[in-house]
Amino acid sequence: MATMREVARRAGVSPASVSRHMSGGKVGGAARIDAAIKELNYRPNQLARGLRSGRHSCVGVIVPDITNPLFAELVDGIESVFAADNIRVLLANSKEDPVREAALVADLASRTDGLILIPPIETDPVLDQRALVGVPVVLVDRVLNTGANVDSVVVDNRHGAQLAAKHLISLGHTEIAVISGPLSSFPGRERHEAFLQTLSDFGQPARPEHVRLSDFSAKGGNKSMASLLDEQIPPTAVFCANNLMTIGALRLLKDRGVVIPDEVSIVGFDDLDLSELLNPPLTVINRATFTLGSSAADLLRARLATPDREQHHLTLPVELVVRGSTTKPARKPLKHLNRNSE
Amino acid sequence: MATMREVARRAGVSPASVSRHMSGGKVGGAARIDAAIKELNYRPNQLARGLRSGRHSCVGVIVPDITNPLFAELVDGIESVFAADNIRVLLANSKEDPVREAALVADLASRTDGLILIPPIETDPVLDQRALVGVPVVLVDRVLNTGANVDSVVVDNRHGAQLAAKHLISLGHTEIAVISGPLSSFPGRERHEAFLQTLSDFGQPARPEHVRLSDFSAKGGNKSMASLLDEQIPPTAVFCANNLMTIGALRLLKDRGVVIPDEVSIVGFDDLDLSELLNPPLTVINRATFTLGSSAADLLRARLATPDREQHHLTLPVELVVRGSTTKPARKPLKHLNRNSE
DNA sequence: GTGAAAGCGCTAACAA
DNA sequence: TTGTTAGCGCTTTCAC
Repeated sequence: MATMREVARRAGVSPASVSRHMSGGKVGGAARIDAAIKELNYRPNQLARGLRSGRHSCVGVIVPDITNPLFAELVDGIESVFAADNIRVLLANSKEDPVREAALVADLASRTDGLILIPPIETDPVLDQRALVGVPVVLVDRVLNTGANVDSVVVDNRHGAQLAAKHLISLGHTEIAVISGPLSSFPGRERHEAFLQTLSDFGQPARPEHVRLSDFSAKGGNKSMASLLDEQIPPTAVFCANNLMTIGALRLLKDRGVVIPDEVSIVGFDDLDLSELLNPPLTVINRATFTLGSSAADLLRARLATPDREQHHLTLPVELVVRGSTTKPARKPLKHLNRNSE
Repeated sequence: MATMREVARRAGVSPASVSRHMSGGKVGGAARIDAAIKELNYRPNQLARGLRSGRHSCVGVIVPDITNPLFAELVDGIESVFAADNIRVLLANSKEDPVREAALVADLASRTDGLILIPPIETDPVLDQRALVGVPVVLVDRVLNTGANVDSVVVDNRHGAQLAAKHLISLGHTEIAVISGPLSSFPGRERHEAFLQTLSDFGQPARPEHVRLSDFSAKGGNKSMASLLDEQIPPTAVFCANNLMTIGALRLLKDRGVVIPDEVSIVGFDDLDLSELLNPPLTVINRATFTLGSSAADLLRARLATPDREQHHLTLPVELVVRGSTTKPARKPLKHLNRNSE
């Protein structure tokens, strides 16, 4: 790789002039410098440039699972914002492991100008440590009031759960179940509490045996749905608190030959990729995932520009998208669904 | 941020000792150094470290579309391999734009130790330029024999197309259509040619009006399928040469109320995320996408270790996964599908 | 406007 | 083993 010195010598100017020219300054031998750059195929060493200027021109993004389409879209939103500034995205995968995440945070903190974190499901203590001193952080799907340089973006989980509950109640369901995520996670807790609260508010508190605490995974959704169907009184409607659990639940229903929505109505939280191709298409609580990402990026960008600005916590709206997976309940609770007790 | 000097002073040793200690060397005051590191919350400046050692500890990955689950899984494979070496992944999105890709390549080339490129659909001249002199590159889904430091991984596109064709023929279809990707792309060309060739080899060359050249997009697949149905003799089976076009085609069939597989059999190339939840589940040519990514990463890793090793070009296998979207053709070509001519 | 010179934080020779 | 020294390639004062 050619260095700036070589370019300077070839163009008959000083390295300083080349540097000035490259950062948009006015210099004399501009044409000759450009020529030299081209001839030598010169590209500035970002390491040196960064070391000198104190900027990495790079932000870190840690997701729990790259292959979750939700996170992919989030990353898309983030990347799009920073691409405009010529700031790159360092993407890392915590694989839902808090320990791994902690290591990644530590590593990325010294390679980037700031971090956008989508925390894994289990609570991790990283952020409370001094690991992040001085590194701007934006949290997605989680809020944290400690640390002056930690902003956050979440969606209105409570409202989403409320919409789901109201929708099912308004259809006339009385046997409504919920497959919740872990209460240790912010979205898990919020959706769980708000859903149950809403049912109570409408005078239809959920039966304890219709409440499942799961883990936001497809497998978890699958098992939870199985055990719900095996209840004495199976639910006529189920709210699945995230996309993966919804997928798991749908798989189980398909395996058991349960007809949606005739036998069981389903509302998911977060849209599925091919949602509208499913049979029936899925009723979901939807959020603007790309916007969630771009908002996080905007927050980080703003803090990069103004490190000592006050904390910002954004809450983005959600909406109910009614499609084919919800309908009125059948006359009575469908006892026959309980295959095991036949 | 604390620097190594400060750590050294606090631990009562020289910076060199701290450096040695941090890279696993044996030193005396290890305990005191560790203590100082902790107290000062020291983290080495990767910029300085990289500048000095000449390594970025970072590879660049450019994908055409992050939100395509295929690429997400690919990135997962890549990230997993490099994570083991503590090498990070800089992810950029070319958004299918060759010009944008060229700019990204130039930028990433000066920020990373090597690049993994998934070229956009349209052919781009970037790689033939001197832009990449000295930067190791691994191409996915495309081969290029120029440039000694350019390796590649592809899947056996021809064999995949062949499997699809044979499958449909063996079911008894005689009116077989294909929605191909652009012939300017390697996978587009390979799949297209092999599919048509196989039909011919079995004495059933495709009708010209049953061949569509599209663009690997959902919209393209949608339009192509629409025009196929509008043909005088609509096909009884269609091969969609990639995942997005398959999605588009499925949408159209659903919109028009065409029953799969009774009225039209569908084979896709590359599995869809919720493929098995679709009704019917989709018959596809599948490849090990994660492995595709990890193989690309392995190639890059190997070249990073041995820059002057010879070029390697891998071809990974594909398989036919028969699910519910293909069956025997109805007695005759289904004229009634042609809604427009009714 | 231009060049000389210092130095960002680290690592790798070299000496001790 | 340890410390001293030089310098990776760039930007940015500072004089001119």
